[in-house]
Amino acid sequence: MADRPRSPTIIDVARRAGVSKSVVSRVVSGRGSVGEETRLRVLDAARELGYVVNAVARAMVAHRTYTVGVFVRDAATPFYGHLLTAMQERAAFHGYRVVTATGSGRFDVEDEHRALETLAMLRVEALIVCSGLLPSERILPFAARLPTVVAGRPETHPSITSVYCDEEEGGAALADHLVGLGHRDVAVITVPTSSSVTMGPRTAAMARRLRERGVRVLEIAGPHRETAGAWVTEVLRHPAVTAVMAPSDRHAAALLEQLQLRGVAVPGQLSVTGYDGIGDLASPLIGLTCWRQPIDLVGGRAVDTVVQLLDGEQPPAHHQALPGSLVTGRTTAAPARDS
Amino acid sequence: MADRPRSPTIIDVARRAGVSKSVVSRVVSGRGSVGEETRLRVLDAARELGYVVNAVARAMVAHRTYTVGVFVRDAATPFYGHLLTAMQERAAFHGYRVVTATGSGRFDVEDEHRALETLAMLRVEALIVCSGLLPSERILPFAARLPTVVAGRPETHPSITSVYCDEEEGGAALADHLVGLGHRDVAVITVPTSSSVTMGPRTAAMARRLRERGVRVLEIAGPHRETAGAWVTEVLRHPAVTAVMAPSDRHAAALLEQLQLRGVAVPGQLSVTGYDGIGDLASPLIGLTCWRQPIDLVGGRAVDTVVQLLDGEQPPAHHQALPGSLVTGRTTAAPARDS
DNA sequence: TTGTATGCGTTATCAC
DNA sequence: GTGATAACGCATACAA
Repeated sequence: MADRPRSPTIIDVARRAGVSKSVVSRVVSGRGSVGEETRLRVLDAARELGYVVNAVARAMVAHRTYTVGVFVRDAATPFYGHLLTAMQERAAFHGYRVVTATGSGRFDVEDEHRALETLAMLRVEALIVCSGLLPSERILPFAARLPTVVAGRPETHPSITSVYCDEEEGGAALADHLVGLGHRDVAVITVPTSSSVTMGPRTAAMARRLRERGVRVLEIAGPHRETAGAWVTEVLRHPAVTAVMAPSDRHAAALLEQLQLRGVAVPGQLSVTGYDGIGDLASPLIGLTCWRQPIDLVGGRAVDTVVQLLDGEQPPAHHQALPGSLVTGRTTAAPARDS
Repeated sequence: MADRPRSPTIIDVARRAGVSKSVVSRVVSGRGSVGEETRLRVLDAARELGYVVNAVARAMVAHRTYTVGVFVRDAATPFYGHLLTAMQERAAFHGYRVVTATGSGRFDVEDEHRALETLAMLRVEALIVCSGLLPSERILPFAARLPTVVAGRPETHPSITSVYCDEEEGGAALADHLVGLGHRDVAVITVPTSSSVTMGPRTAAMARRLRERGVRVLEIAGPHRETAGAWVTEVLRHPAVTAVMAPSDRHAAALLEQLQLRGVAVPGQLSVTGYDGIGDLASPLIGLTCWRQPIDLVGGRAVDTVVQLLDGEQPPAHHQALPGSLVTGRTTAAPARDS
């Protein structure tokens, strides 16, 4: 790094104001008492020098950083982007800063683990983990040393605290919706829990509920949205299928795109459901039928919980499952009679 | 805060390994030489104690934090969310961390200013500002003390460095596209530059170019997407209008939604253009005609530039305008003959 | 190769 | 109300 002038310290300010550094410290931190006259002189000196408190040095002695570390998988995903915003806002309310870390774009477990270590190095006071990828075992060692909350994914490990939206409930509700419309043959795009602890359980719940209600289920493995073309091919090979359930809104969008390409009418020939209800895909323009997660609530509650943990209080529950809601759009309808 | 056990320090590790703290310091920082045997003993002790380097204390003496402060207006917006991801990734490449700050959801200038001060307190080594709201004058005092780059918005103040996508070019290109299709009466949803330094100039450029090419322009003030209903009412009052240009993809989506509600065919009766080409709205599913900003490039280049500044190098240019591209979708077509 | 001593900017605890 | 001084955890120059 190029040499650059060091920022002024309280000592510089003290010299300029003709007082001791203790006085400056009291003035800028607002603790202790100082004469009104000297206070103004110090403030003037500070302003003239462009003094800004050094949070690093302050943290050094205070043993506090007033910082919560948030790990999000990818801020570019609407789900995590919204979560991040909700948390940042709520943390500010509690007087905490948020520092965010992400894996460096590779999305593997090692990478994400490193990101958590970075947060620990920065001496964040608590951790909020938002990633459907990282398994509980990798979170445990951090949770042992730092108040930790897992947000936005079902996490039932007994020694981890979590806030999420019940995936079983959502998957089942969407399945019920289709059954109620009269669908008897439904395809589900499934994701293994090993690649996503959110989409895995929710698609499993969809399939399970459908079967419970006597519906024939065609399971199609679809971890990646890029393979939507193949899903459609598979679905069309089974003419009895009248509806397709996607693991997320973005998966549903990819699906709709492919169906549009092949001239399959939605919901005329095929009904489609999504999951999340967040961001631009949730707009009435598309009218996607989906399960909406209360993301602002999840983010806010996660921060509240982590703050309670910091204050030594017991959170209301170890695992808080927040209620979502069904959004009925225009991509689902009763199946056509001839199918 | 509840009392909690303090994390182990190099001194704890040193005691356990039976060496001095300097040795531990050398081992964990990788600088200086230590005997292989002692090195392993130290590493063992560190692992047993769960030691993690304290970046705060390290920054204290090193006068470096290896941290770049990024201010983004709102991570929930796809544009900023993508920008954030691109920057984080590129910063990691250069060996820097990113700490993000946002206003606490209020979106006023004072709030954003406070967020920048927070970053300064944290002693970030450089600043990247991404907000269409904050005026140059509020950035200047920070830029004077810290290497600063403004990203994602046109910023031509001589003492600020910036990376952005040329708004004039994009607005003009979209206008040309419509003119080329034969439109002679076009509505432009305009935004004042005072409320957005990106959407302001770009909509102005649209209107200007249209007029230059002899098109009649209907300007409709539309800062907020929520008022899309009123835009449509206004447009429909002018039957000659055959196309509407929106200040962003999200504005265009709101517009399309309203048009759909009123049964206006797109592009049959009315052509619509957007701006950004980022995120879910850019998908072929919607097929929005828009100008695409090279957001990954902007984010990456912003970080590169800030790192060059940190290294004392001169950046390639004070203001780097990156080229965007026209995305031709299905929301624009030649105007119907009867209009 | 290893240990000792010093200082980074701040707050807290004392004296004054 | 004000000032001197001791930490905080680490890196580093220097001595051993």
